[in-house]
Amino acid sequence: MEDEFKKSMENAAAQMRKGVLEFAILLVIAKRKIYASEIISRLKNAKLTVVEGTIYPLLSRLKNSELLEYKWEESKSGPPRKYYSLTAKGRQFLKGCEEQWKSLESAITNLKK
Amino acid sequence: MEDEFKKSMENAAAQMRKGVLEFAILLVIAKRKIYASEIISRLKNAKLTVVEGTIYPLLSRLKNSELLEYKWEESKSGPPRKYYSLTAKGRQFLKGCEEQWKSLESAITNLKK
DNA sequence: ACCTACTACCTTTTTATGCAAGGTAGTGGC
DNA sequence: GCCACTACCTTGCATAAAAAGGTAGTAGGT
Repeated sequence: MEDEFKKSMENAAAQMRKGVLEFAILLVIAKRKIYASEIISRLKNAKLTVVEGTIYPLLSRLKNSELLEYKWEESKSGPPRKYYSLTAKGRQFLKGCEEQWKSLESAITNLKK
Repeated sequence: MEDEFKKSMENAAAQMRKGVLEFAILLVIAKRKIYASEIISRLKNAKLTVVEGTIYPLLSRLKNSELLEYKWEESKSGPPRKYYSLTAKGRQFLKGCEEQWKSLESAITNLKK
């Protein structure tokens, strides 16, 4: 199994992850208010690696679209944190994502048979 | 439901589709040899819209990575067609994609609960 | 009081790639 | 000989993920 193959494989995997990144982040935030670094480790646990350079611009985008809002909160140990939560619009958006996800799952299922 | 919201929603949907595009194309080709225009309509039926400007470069890339090969065949009505099929490497790659897909599905399931 | 370590935030630059639009060419019907 | 149709392919633009580097608040040790 040469290098090129592994590279392509890793790339394809990355592509798939990218596609659901936004959805995944919204899912995490939907459960409870949470700050960026925490989201990163939460997603890492779920085998969805995200790095800082990806998540900060993405959170800003979502906030600008008014899907998210945040509140600064102090930490017992370290600098203050931006806790994100969904707006009403965000919850609606998340619903849309869930539908899209279902539709994608069934599309793939159909293509297999 | 303003315009911006719809735009974001459509964008998120597009992102998800993108992520599985390569996988979907390989799935289609795996079933039988097929040519580009046919792939497009097959995917359209499965609610995965792809356009020419997307698929041709992608097929070339896959071919350069030796995951695909093709054979010219004449058509009864119209110009000749490039029929694509998977190489051995391509079949292996597809297996990898299927695993990745499963892992993504379970990641999302986990994030929900 | 200062240095180091740690956490958390954010920005800049590069690179990949999907898509819109436009272009070429073979076939067949009128 | 022209038009319509199918099929191939390329160019240029816009988006967005990721790598790398930067700022700043807190805490603990000496």
